[in-house]
Amino acid sequence: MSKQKRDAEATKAKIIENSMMLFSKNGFDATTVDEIANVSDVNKALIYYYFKNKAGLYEIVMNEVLSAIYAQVIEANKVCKSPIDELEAFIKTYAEFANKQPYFPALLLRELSDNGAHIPQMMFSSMRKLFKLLSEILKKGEEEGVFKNVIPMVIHFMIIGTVNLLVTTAPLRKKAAQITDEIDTCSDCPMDEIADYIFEKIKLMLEIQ
Amino acid sequence: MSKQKRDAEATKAKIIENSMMLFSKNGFDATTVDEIANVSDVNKALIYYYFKNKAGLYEIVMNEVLSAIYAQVIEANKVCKSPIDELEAFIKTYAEFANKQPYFPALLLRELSDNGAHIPQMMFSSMRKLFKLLSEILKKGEEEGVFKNVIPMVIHFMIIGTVNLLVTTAPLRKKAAQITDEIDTCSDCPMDEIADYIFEKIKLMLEIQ
Amino acid sequence: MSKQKRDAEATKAKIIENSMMLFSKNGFDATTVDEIANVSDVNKALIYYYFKNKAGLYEIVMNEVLSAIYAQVIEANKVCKSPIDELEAFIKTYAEFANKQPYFPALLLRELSDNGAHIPQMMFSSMRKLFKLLSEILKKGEEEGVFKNVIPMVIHFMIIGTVNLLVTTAPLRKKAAQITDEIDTCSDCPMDEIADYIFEKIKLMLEIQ
Amino acid sequence: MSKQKRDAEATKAKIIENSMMLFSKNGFDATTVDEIANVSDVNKALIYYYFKNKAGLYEIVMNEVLSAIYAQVIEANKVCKSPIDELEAFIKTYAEFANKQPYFPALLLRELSDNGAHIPQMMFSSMRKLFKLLSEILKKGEEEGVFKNVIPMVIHFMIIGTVNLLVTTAPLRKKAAQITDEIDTCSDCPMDEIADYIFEKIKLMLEIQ
DNA sequence: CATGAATGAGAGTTCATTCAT
DNA sequence: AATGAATGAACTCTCATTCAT
Repeated sequence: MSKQKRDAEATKAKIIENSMMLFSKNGFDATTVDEIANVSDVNKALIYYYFKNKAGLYEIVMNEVLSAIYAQVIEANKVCKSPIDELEAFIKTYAEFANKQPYFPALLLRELSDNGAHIPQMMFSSMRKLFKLLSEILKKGEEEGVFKNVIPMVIHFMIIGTVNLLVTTAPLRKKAAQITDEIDTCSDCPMDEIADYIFEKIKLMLEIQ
Repeated sequence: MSKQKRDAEATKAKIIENSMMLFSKNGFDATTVDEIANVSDVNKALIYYYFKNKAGLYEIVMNEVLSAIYAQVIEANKVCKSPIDELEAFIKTYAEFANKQPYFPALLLRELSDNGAHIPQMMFSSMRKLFKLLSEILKKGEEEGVFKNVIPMVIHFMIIGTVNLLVTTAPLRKKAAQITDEIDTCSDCPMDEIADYIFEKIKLMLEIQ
Repeated sequence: MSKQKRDAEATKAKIIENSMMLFSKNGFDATTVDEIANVSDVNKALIYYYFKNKAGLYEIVMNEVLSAIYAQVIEANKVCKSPIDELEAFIKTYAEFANKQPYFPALLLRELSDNGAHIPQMMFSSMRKLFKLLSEILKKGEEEGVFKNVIPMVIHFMIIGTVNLLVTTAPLRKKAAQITDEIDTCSDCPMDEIADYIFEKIKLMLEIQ
Repeated sequence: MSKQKRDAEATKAKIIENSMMLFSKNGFDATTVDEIANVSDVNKALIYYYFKNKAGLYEIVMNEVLSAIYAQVIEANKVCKSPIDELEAFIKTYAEFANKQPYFPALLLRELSDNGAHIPQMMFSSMRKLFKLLSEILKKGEEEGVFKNVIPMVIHFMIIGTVNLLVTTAPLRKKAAQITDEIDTCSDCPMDEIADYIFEKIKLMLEIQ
């Protein structure tokens, strides 16, 4: 009945959450299990008690986060009535998620840069599901004559890449803005406006009249 | 004497080149000085003799590569006559470079995900120069009334992000294509055609009639 | 209540049996309490509930096994009529036991190699009782003029050492035989024939006409 | 020119020697690399610089010791004129070696008990060479009609087993003698006399008139 | 009687870095 | 200019053991 201690699920969740934060901030290699243990206020061995090893923990973390974003995007997709609606929902939901879980974009970029060194099979499931959804939206739009000249893979990376870079570089850009205002690094734009802008641009790109 | 200097320079260059390859392939943390020494066929201590330390070597490598791309883009820019020309040259030169030095995009993405953990001041010089160039192209275009509704930072990340992701994920996408052809991951598109496509799309996006 | 006691005894016995197997197969250090718990299908903490600790469990295991062999040898000894008979029974019973509990010889050799690191007092009781029995057989034989020139300790080690080595090396010798038949490693001799042979040889050695 | 420091060969030899001592005294598992490093007065990492890992070091140690004994036995064998001479040399040289390198018998017994867990291929070379030599001696003797009814493997283990057990249990037996003199554990017999005794007994066993 | 949760201490291994020549 | 020898600090992971229920 004691609440905080000896609650396996809570402890596990705490470890996962802190891992997510640290992995995202520092990457897989630069995150130590000691660090995770300290931040999570548990003994290091407990991490190995619950998770196979560091890589296993990482995999679970990635799974968690990729599933979450997919679920959110799918949810938003349900209420849409047209491919254009769906595209808008896709972009804005993704951007919102990335912005709220600001470590996620870094994690994803890093993992993609690595050819999925740490979680090979992951890139072949959760991530692909997201791409598949966009592909279908675009295909449907093309069939309905509302989108033209679509290469889904490129459009997908255009959305994902832009959003992720904007999120991960946010602190960097803020710092740059303090030093000089020579160039506008968009350091104050709120994410929802940017998402709006991206959506408008992608629409133009898809030759919607 | 001049002989030795020549050799020293050659040795140094060899070390830098191999470092670039390894850092790009495996990231900063996962690359060991031992590895660099072995591949470069020099003694490990020599690396410390020539370079301050691992981070210093990394910085030089990044400098080298970022300077190279900037030089190449600037070079291509010189012969352009209009902002549209310049935009085309920017995109295609960048894409070509990224494609020829396929490790570079991974390096860059990783570094950006890191907030430039390993090379703070770098992100405030070479990289910004590239962005500044694009900004000016876009501003000029806007002034001439040929581009509309431009947020340079977003457009920049759209180009950079898309190209980089396409290059870094190339092996991943190839592997995926072998497993299933359910979705087209664009695994066979040559980079120059993709660059063309991106350029066309960006043009549409900038509302060029 | 008696039900539970039964179960408890059964569980304890199961733990001991599996420990014996594992300690013998892998030695004290290479056997983990987790392993014992898994194989025995009990919770690890239960082992600490029943036994003081790993060393305590080991001691009990050794006690059990050494008592068993001593009991068996003594039993066989009872029906003998002459020192020669007794010697034969000693050798054959020991060999039979070692062969049926093939992990025991490894355990014993290891423990002897260790100066009884894990069970000091054990080597000073059970094991010595066995030696004492042989000593008495040999002394009686000498007194009756049927054995000559006996140093019991050496004879004891000759029997024990030979049998134990033959048993523990059995798998090794089998493997060797598969690779080459250059030398005969006796890989197919049944233990009872070997025991016979050893007995005959020891007889000759003791100058029995 | 500086003698003690930075002399790779000396350092390596020191590590090997200390390892041999510790592995023999405590076995593979119970010996830590830290311990070896401390005793050898070197940094732990240096051990990994010279040897692949703990197992690799162990293998080299075993190789060293097995080669040494084989060399010594072969040397002694050269000057022998008859199978009986050869047998005597074999037993006495082996006993002498075991006695002078008192850790070796423990090492060997342990390794044999382990089925060569740590050095599989070793048991198939150095150790077999020794056995092969004895086999040939015995076969020759049998052909010349001087030995009768020989099973080399058993005779080999009789010699090896007895000598090894006598050496490894020496401290144990000494301690036992201090407590009680009820039974003679041969705690004061010098090894050369024991070797003599064993040789005499083995001769009888081989039915030499 | 029995268990899942949790820990502390330590083991093997790696690696950036420096020393001595 | 160049190298093999050597180190210290850290990291991943394991394991005997105990706690709380």
